[in-house]
Amino acid sequence: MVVTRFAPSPTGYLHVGGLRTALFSYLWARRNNGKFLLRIEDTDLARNSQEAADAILEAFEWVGMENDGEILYQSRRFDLYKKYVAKLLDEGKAYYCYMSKEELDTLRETQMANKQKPMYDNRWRDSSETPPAGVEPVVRLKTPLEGDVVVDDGVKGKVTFSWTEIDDFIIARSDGTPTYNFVVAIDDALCGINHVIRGDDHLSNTPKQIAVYQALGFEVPRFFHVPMILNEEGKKLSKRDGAMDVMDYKRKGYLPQALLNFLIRLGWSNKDQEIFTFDEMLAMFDPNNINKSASAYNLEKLDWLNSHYIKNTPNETLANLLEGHGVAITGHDRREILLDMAKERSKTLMELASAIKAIIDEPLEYNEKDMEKSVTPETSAVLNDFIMVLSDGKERHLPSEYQEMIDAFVHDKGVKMPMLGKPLRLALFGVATGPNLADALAALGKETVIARIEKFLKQL
RNA sequence: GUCCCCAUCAUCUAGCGGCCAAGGAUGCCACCCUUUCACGGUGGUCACAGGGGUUCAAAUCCCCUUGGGGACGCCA
Repeated sequence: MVVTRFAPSPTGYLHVGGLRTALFSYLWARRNNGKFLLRIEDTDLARNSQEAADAILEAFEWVGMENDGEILYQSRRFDLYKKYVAKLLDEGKAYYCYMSKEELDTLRETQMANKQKPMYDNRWRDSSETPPAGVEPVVRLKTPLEGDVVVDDGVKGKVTFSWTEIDDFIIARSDGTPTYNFVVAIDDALCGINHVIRGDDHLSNTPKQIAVYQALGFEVPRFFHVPMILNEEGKKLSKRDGAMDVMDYKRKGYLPQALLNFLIRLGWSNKDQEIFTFDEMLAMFDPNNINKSASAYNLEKLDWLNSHYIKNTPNETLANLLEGHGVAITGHDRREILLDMAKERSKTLMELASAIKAIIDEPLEYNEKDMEKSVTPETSAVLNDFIMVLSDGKERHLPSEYQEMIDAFVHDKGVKMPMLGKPLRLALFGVATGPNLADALAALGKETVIARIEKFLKQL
């Protein structure tokens, strides 16, 4: 059985890059009828917060990815980790180190100055020296002193490191709390996680974790190190690039499916396919064909995907979503007409909301440039005639009925369509561009249309 | 600095030794559709980082250079 996990540390919101690795892990587990676990890596008590953990969970809920089983909080498992530290100490596979932070800093500086890789020098590894008084020691793991480790990675292939590059790293801080590289291996092993899909910034930590697996006699899982996502300039993603928080995309009016579709195509592909339904992702995703190289994201493609999904979302669903963007639409028929015309031209729910508002809300002013270009000496007469026809007593509700009326009007009065269309749009929307007139007329209804035209006429 | 990873259009990518004078998508440009703006349709623009090998044949394999990125924490 395939068991994967996503293990964020609760120091902030859920990052889009994090969402992608979570998606990969989720898909792979589900595709294999396995399990997808969630674990909160909060061993560093000083930096974590429950709010951050909740924010991450909220993002998962929004995109609709459900984890299996209980969510594991590492901060609640300290007793367990301590037992393993004690065990390793007992077996002579780990040891106390009394070196101070200051001493360590000095050591690193010297090494850097000598063009060496900064590493702990093993001075307490087999020391018989008497420990200095008053120093709370850290616990370090004895890593192999020679030979190679190879990480057989599902995306990078076989990556070889020399053990001489891996120092005896700290597994327990002087306050007794365990560190990341230690607990990550323990929890992955204990939870039966056998496929670890994570960012490739963890690749060089992997030997350390393998050392833990080996020291504790655990089976090493299969690793998949996914390349980073870069910003639009191809540089490392940072807060300055904006919209790193998954929930920002919700706020900006993106649909979760669009975001997921966008993310899955970053670093992974299935031939030339661009659009993936969730079921297709489930059926096709395989971490073994994740790309090796980093990818820069471009929002224009996200916009394209989002507009695609908006067009294919039922109006009822859209109407509900729109309430979160300050637009309430009443009436079934009216909703259908409004949304049918507006969804074709909107890239985000925010745009959809403003497109609808632009129709529903009475214009407060008329665009000057459009007035100059579109208002002619005949305008007033044409619009008055139009009001007359609108008031002819015939019942009209459907866009098609209004279309017939417009066609007949243009024909009977012998005017060119733009002669009517441009000023009519100005009267209705305040600008000379906008949706199809028949649709707008049907959505607004006779009374509103006449009122807006009359108001417009007064200003001519 | 040391170690590790990566390298096809502006961007996401297809390609896994011959089918590639490199395909798709986004963007951009043009045209068509059209009562405007969009949508849609059609076409165009744009790439194998450089240099050496290997081979009858290389975008595909190997090496070097260059350029990116990551790790080197009592953060994760």
